[in-house]
Amino acid sequence: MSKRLQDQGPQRRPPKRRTRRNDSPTATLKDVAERAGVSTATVSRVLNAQGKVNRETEAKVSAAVAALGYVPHAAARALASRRSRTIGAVTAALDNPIFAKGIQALENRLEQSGYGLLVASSNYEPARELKQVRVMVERGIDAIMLQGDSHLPEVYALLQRKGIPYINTWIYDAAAAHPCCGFNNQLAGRSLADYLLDLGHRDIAMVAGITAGNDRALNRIKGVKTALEARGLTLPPSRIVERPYALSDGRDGLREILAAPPIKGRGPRPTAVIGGNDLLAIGVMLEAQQSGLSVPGDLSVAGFDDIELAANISPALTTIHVPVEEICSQAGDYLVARIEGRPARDHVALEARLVVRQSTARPGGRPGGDRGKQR
Amino acid sequence: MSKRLQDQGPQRRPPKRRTRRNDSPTATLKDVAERAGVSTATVSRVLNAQGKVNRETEAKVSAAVAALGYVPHAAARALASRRSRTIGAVTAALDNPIFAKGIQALENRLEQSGYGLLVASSNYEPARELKQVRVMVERGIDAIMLQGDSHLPEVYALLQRKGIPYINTWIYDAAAAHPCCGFNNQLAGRSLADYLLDLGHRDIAMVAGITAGNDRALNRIKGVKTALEARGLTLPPSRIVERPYALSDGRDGLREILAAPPIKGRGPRPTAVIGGNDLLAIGVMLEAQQSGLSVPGDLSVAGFDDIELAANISPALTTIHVPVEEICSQAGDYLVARIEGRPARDHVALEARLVVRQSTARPGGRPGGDRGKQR
DNA sequence: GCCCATGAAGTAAACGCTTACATTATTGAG
DNA sequence: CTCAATAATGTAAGCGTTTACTTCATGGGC
Repeated sequence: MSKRLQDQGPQRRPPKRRTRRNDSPTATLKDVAERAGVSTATVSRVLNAQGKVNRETEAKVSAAVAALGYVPHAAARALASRRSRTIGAVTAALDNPIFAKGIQALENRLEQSGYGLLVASSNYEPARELKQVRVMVERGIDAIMLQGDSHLPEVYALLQRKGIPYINTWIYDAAAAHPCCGFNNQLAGRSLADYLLDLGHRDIAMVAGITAGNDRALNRIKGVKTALEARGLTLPPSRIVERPYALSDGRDGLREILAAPPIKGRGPRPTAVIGGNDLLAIGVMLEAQQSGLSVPGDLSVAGFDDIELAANISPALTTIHVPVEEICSQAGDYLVARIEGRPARDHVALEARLVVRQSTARPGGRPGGDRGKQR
Repeated sequence: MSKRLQDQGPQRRPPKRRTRRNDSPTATLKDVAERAGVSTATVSRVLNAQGKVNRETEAKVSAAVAALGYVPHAAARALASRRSRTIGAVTAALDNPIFAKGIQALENRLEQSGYGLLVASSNYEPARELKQVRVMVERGIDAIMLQGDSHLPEVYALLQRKGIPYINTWIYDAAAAHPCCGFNNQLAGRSLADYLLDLGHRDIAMVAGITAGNDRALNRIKGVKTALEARGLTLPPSRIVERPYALSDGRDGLREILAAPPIKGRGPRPTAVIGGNDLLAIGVMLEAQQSGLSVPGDLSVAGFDDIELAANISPALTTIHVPVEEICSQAGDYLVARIEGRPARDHVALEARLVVRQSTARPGGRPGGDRGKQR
């Protein structure tokens, strides 16, 4: 018991309790234990509800906790238990409403299980994403949510070396080497293009998202191309531009497309434009309208995501509805399950379906049919 | 040195090193120290750049760190240093783009100083906010950003007892009892209403945000009322409705206002509607347009915030420009300074100014003048 | 040459909790 | 009544860092 005292090496300072940055003596587990007249182990047990403590003891402890206003120290807990009860999410951008909605959904899901959410945004830059992931790993996250599946190899290596559960969201590929939860972006692109082709469009343009390091943007384009090629058509370079994800980018993108020199054998401009996401599509639509083109009369416009604005703007935007909240909350399910050692499906497919609204019609202003709706 | 060994109480198990949930032997400071042939203190010193280590030693340590792929353990670090290098932010809602933008700005600011950002959303519910704050405090955040200044007393009490720096954002009041960074919402409301009054509007309605527990929404309304009363006008109950912050809420709000029984001495409907924020205002505008009213011909519409959409939609929305990014990044400055013991101004006023666009005009469809622009 | 300031590195005590193991009732079977 | 489970607590060893305090060189001033 006096182990420490009996060996007098170089004399030590008296164990002066260090204080927090201010001087408030934060109550510790030990204080609670003393006050309740039990050991720290017991207090810890009631706090962690292991159901191993008898009622009366538990009551005493709870009373002490309340009396002292005790708040457990997460870092200490994390250090001792090797779990931080914090999950990370690195998203491309927080200011795209669809991503914000997803983060919100994830946060809600995690809160239910008592996990905190650490966020960071990569701004679509792989190197920045790696850095963010690193920082999160240092912070001891128990698991992490990523977007898409094209990450730097270092990202995967780090996560695997540390044994940290992770999941790629917004995409689904049955054969993917990594856990994922989402939908098939290529198929979604294809079905949107097919719908426009079925309406009779033959000259379709695209204001896509930035594809560098962004598999989702890339696959949406691929899907559109595939659909066109299946009918012997193409998406020539002057009919596709890449832009970030803001409204102004969409406007700008359309301007560039309209300014391109005419293509032999085609009309002066495309009859339909697909936005890589709704923000881009709505930007395209606004630009078209403000430069005197009627939508869908002169130009059909469609997007991806189905943000709230899509259904409310006029004309309401035809788009691919993406179940973000489901994606993110299921990703949360997966991560929590993995952390807690429960089995979980690691390839989850969700449906992204076409929602036909008023921004698309047959080329030339003839009213569009209903076909293709919601498939 | 053999202190521990010489006292043989009940025999102890051999010190079997516990493993992480998986078995990867994560390198620790000690491993690095051994490999570099120095003490852990030295390693710690080079890692924390205290400039107290000689070049060669530092090089050896760095090499060892690299060789082992060493990643510091944040929880241990937090426990020992009493700082988590994590800051919390509880926002009303993440899915309002203006808030998402703010969080993004805060995150950027914090990243520069090496702090992580923990987020949570209160959904405008004070009780939920308290819970979120509690959880964050448990997680050991070093500081926290809040929105508005009407928080449950428990929130302030907890933060103060724990000595955790905090700041109220989105508001400014020179006499506030708590640190804040933002603008005067009441003045903003007043200047927007004054502008409409100057245009000649005498029957103004408002689709406000939910005011319960939300000082910002309340003060914006107050400002509008003050402006009206200064000219002997009023904002009768049937001319004001409260709604959350979605587009559909704005549409819904306008519908309710238009459905209200006529007011003696006034026209069949207001000539101008102020949205409590841009999302509401744009909802109002879309609803008006889709039900055949021209904006601003039949109805002027204005909002608050100046989200990206406001400038791009048509007609472009007259609104109060709120410098969110500045607010949040300055809030970040403040918190970081406080954490690091540096002095910081704790009442920061930023300017929210009126931006006149095309959604407002003189009542009766006469084109509005330029006056009042950007004051 | 002696002393002391200065710089560089080492020692080991916290930090506040969890948890493997030990200990001490309590209970039921035989 | 004895003994072995079983249940409820207690003990104390970590968990991986930081950091106050020490020790050990070095070198300059006198």
